[in-house]
Parts: sequence; C-alpha cells; structure tokens
Amino acid sequence: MTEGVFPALTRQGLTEAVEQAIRRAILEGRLAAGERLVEARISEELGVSRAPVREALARLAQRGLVVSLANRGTFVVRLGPEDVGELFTLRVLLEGHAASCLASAGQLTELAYLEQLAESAQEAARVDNAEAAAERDLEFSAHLVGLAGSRRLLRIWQELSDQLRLALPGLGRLGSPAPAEGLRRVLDALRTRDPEAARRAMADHLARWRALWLRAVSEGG
Amino acid sequence: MTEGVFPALTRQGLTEAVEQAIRRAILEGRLAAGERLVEARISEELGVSRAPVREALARLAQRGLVVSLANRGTFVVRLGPEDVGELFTLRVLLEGHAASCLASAGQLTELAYLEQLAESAQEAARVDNAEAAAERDLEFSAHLVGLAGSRRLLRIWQELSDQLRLALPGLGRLGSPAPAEGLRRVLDALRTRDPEAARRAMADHLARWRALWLRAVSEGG
DNA sequence: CATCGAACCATTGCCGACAGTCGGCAGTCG
DNA sequence: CGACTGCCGACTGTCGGCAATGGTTCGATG
Repeated sequence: MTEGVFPALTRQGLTEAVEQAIRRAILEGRLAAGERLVEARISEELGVSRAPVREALARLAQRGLVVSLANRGTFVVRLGPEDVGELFTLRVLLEGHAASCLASAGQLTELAYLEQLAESAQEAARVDNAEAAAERDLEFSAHLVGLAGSRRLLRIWQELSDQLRLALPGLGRLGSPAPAEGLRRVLDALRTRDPEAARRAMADHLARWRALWLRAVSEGG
Repeated sequence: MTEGVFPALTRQGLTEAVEQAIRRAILEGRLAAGERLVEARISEELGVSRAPVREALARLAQRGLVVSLANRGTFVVRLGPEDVGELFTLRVLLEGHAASCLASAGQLTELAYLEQLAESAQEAARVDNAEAAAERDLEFSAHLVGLAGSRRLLRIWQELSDQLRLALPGLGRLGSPAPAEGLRRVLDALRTRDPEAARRAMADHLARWRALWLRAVSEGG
C-alpha cells in the first residue's frame, strides 16, 4: 500500500477536544487573564463530564497557559513584564540555536517556505497590524525551530510560544510598527551558511520584538 | 500573634503522592524501560482509586517519563542514542546560558554551595561510581540553573534532567571514569566573571558526559 | 497449512456522585 | 467598633461503575 497518502487522522478524544476549545478561548482573548475556570461550568457548557475538562485543564496548566491552585481552582495566567522577559530570553537561546544549526546543516530547499513565511510577516507589518505580524513571526519561528530536527526543542518552543500568545491581544492596541526587516537578515545568513551570523541576526530580530511585547504587557496589565 | 511559628504544612494531594511514587519507581529502575503501566494495577497496589493514578500518569507523560497511546496504555519511555543526543544538546544550550548569566550577574556568595556540590561530584567520580557521579553532576547543574533566576528555564531543565535520569541505571554498569575536573573550570570562570569562558567550560564538561551517557544507552538498549 | 474473520477479554475513556476543603458572611464577644 | 469564631455555599479531589476501544484467541475457510 502507498504510504503517507492520508494524513493519518487520529480520532481525537474528548479530552483533546476540550483542551483545544479552552486553549482557543484563551488565546483568542475570550477568556481574560486572571479569570477563573470552573470545571463544572465548562463541562456543562461543552456537554461533557468533568473528567475530560479536568484533564484538559491539567495539561494546560503544565503548558503554562493556566495555573491551578490546590482546592482553589485554575486561573488564566496573567503575564507580567518579567514573564515576557524570560520568554524572550529563552526564545533568543532556542531560536538562535535553531538558526545556527540550520545554517550549518540545513538544506537550501527548506528555505523556500521560510521565505514565504517571512514575506507574509513583512506584509502584515506593512499594514501596521502588530498582532497579525507577531502571529506570522511566531509561525516563521515555529518552522525554523521545527527544521532543526529536535522533537524536544520544538516541544519546548511551542510551549513557550503558547505562553507568549497570552499577551497577543494586548499587542493589537499598540499602533507601533512591527519588526519585519530582521527576518531577511536571518535568511541571508542561512543562505550564506554562516551559523554565528544567523544566531546574531535572530537575536537582533527578537530584541526588537521584545521591546514591543514588553510595552504591550506593561501598558495592558 | 507571633509570626512564623508553624512551618506552613502543605498537605500534598493523593495525585502528587502517586506521581512521586511512580516517578521514583521509574528512576530507581524498578520499572524497566518499555514496561506497561496499567492504571487499575497501580491504583490497587497503592490503595487509591484510578483517578489520581490517571492524573499522575498524565503529568508524567507531559514530563516525558512515560508515553501514553490513546486507548492502549502508557509505557515507560525507552531512551535511544538520538534522545540522549537531543537532551545533551539542550543541556549545553541551557546550562551554558545559565553559567554565562551567573558569571556576569551572579553573587560570589552563591558559589559556596556550588563548590560543595562540585566537590561531592568529584568524590563520587573518584571511587568510580559513574551513576552516583552523574547524579551529583545533575544536582550541581540543577543549582546552577536555579541560580540563573528564571523559573521557566529551571522548569525546562528539570524536565530534561528527569528524562535523562531514565538512563541513569545503565550508567552503573559502565566502569568508565566519570568526568569531574570540568566543574572546577566552570567555577573558575564564574569566579573570574568571564561569561564566555563559563559557557565554554560548561559545554566542554557536558561533552565528556555526553560520550559516557551515549555509550550507556547504546550498549544497554 | 496459512489467512482471514468473529467473538472474547483486558484496559482505557468517560461518567455521575460523594466527601473534603476553601472563601465569605453573619453572629458573638471583648 | 474591631476581631475572632462558627456556619454556609461553591468548588475541587476522589471514588466506583459503565461503555468504548484495542489486542488476542480460536475457529472457519481458501
């Protein structure tokens, strides 16, 4: 039989469905930061029992999107400036590493999609939509990190990016120009196969984003 | 009222107790790699219902100690050479960063305990007990990363170190000399406040450990 | 004799219910 | 009037049970 024709649909259990529902509600800003998540309420609203809701909340807690206090409930995480600082420090570390790896061992054919994503990010920045630009930028980074080929690296990065997305709605109110030129320099470094330049370019690019995100959480919360 | 007379006892829930029990069973090698963990069996053995066992297994799955396949059960993770390679690549990245941070911004008073841990590790290496030396080395790194002051960094590192400990029993069979001298160079770099030297020293030290761990998982499984 | 299919069994996924715990409010005493 | 104590509602932690799923065994069939 031909392999890989069908995308291997994995019948997602209720738990996963509930997890996605809550995650989307959080990341789309329909659940405000600090808001309390009551199991019974969610289970009733979704028409399922409390068990899958409980497990979904536990997973989200481990992912850092919510925090659950014993016997007191789980709450949507509210990001402070220190949190954004931490997250960007780690992003610089991880994405810098990924960029460096890709520069030294990546296939040039893999750059095509990255260029497309970078173009998309630049376009979003051009129309002064910081929120959309940030989302595109995260997608670029997600693929960059994915190409590094380390499952654990990708998993960690996804966890961090999900946490960062908590502050995404706050970015929208800022009419600041979003960084977009930086990705070009990253791609240049990848093309010339210069690992150190790729790491630096990624770090510089992220440094510009960091300032923007920091302002978003400082003014918003 | 007098403040701080009672040490604020935090009653750990059943779930946490179960999680610790299973984790210890895995890390102490009483549960072999690849072994299946049946919820009902564990719950019966521990005298609790399946609910806390379920949640404990879910947490361990997120931590990467076990892997659970839908409707098929959860199994103790078996580490391959690629896994150990990934883990050490990330250790170099994270611990190198922590060492660098500490060199540029750390208090000299914090070095005292690190020196004590390094001494302990060196002593374990002296008696050719690779497993104990590895455990001491992990404790050293845990404190090093903790001193960097980033909760997320520490959490990620702990997750990775727990995964690495899966292969700890395999190290015991190797009669190889454990690296121990490297920590001294890390401490020297911290004392002289040289961030780049600290990162390199940490990387060199880990490179020596990496070879040992790789041999352990290659021969063992 | 190998292969396929159907019933069986062990185990997980999910459910509803009960008990334990927390925060708030009223009542009481100084 | 302020502080402490005891109740109250709400919610989480835990439990036993039922249904759904996957692997297995055994028999039928080519």
